[in-house]
Amino acid sequence: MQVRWEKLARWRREGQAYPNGFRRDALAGDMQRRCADMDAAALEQEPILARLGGRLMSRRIMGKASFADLQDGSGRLQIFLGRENLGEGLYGMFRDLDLGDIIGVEGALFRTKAGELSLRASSLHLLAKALRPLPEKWHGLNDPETRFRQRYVDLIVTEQARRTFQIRAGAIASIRRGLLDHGFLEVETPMMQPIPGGATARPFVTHHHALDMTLYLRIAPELYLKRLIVGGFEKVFEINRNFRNEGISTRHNPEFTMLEWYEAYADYRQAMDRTEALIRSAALATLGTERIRYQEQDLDLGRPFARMTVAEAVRSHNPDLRDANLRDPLLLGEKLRDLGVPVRTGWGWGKRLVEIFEKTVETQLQQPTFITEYPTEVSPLARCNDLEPEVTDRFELFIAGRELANGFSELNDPEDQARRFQSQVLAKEAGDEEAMFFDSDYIRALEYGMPPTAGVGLGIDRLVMLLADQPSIREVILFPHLRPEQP
RNA sequence: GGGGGUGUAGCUCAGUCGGUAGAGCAGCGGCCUUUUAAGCCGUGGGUCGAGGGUUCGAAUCCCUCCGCUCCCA
Repeated sequence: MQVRWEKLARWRREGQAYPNGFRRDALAGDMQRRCADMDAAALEQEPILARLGGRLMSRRIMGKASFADLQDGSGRLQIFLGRENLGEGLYGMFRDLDLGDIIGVEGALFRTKAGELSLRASSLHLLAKALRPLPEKWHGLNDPETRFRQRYVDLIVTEQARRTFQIRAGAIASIRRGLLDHGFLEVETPMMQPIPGGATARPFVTHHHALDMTLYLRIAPELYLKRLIVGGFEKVFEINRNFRNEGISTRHNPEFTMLEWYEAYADYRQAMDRTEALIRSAALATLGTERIRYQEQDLDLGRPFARMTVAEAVRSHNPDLRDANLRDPLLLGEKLRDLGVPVRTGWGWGKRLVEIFEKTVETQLQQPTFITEYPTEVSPLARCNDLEPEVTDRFELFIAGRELANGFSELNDPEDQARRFQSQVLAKEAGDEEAMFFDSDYIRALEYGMPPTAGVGLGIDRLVMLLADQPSIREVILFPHLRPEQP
């Protein structure tokens, strides 16, 4: 590194060390594509000139001539540098470059004896010095901490990382297009909320000085989006960050990206159909196929997703409960004890059943599966089933053993909603830090009348994990949360 | 919070039974005009995560702490 600083100092003495005059007129990846079918003779007959800018990634120096690999945002191209073409001065300058330097080259394309498309450099410019060495050219960067902390280095050397974030952008674009095409309006609602609502989770707390008030980073946009439904925007969606002050794991980051959409005059069944369609087209748009491979497992997003109720799922994965009464709190409590899950006071049959589901079924759901009929007890914002008010018209979608989406027919009865908030407040007073607050303005909004509506929340990061075949959420977030670096 | 793994050169990693700290890549010097993980010769580079202990002697054994990581709660 010392040597690189000395080289930079020399560049500064000799003139412009960070020139800004070089303009490129081609990209490496474009050239590869354009010349894919041209052999050596074709390139000689019809010379293609190109000016490329990019990073010097590797070099093979053979005395009076050298090969180098240039990487830009589109891909890589091999460069041939001969003393004959460049002259003594520029060739000497090339030999003085370091891996990682940002350079500009111009020349004509040709094919080498080995058939590789290459650019015969006729001139060369150093555009920016790399003062720090790149990681090892073959093994790349392996230490996960460094990869996340210095994502810029990871992106330089890890092809898979670049690909992952391209898939991410493609999936989001596909979903946005899909919703816009169906007449949805994209909106932005508050990230800082006086009452954090829309989910059961522990919020981050902050303080607004001028107003001298406590504000919470949102855990979900749900209640604001439904206020917009009341307002007459009948199809809305938002793709943005949620914040939850909870543990960090391969599936959880304190801030994560959530898609939520709401559609008036629809119910949870149509919401399931739309969920399925959006995921399918995101896979097609990014991977070109509906049959994907996730962590050694084949998943088929093309077939209609399976649908079963919570109770059905629990029965089929727990033979001992096949004929049991799944609304008997005592029986469910015994099962939980067998599973080693401590039963907290206040848990009714619904909460107990969902705990059993999470413990025994969730990770088993590899192929896409909608689970429906969530107990009302654990669904404080969902509409009760008309025939069976103990359960709600709600679903969650599981793929590869992970929850990907959650949706329901919205509860639009203000009296019922007020009662549900009330029982959440009781749970909070009993010590449940994740329980909801009572949001009286939201009740007021419902009192103006909200049409029957279906809504869905879909975890974007988890969808990207699936599409990009990544085992950890930190692989799909550019700058995942880390402890501050030690001095 | 509990358990496992791990921390050695810029990067990727070896390091045996406790006995002078190693390789490859990257760097530096030299040779080399069709290489593509180029090759060959030479060469510099270390707070072995930190602190303590055992020992004639510790990267290695013991203790404490810290970081990272995976699994579980």
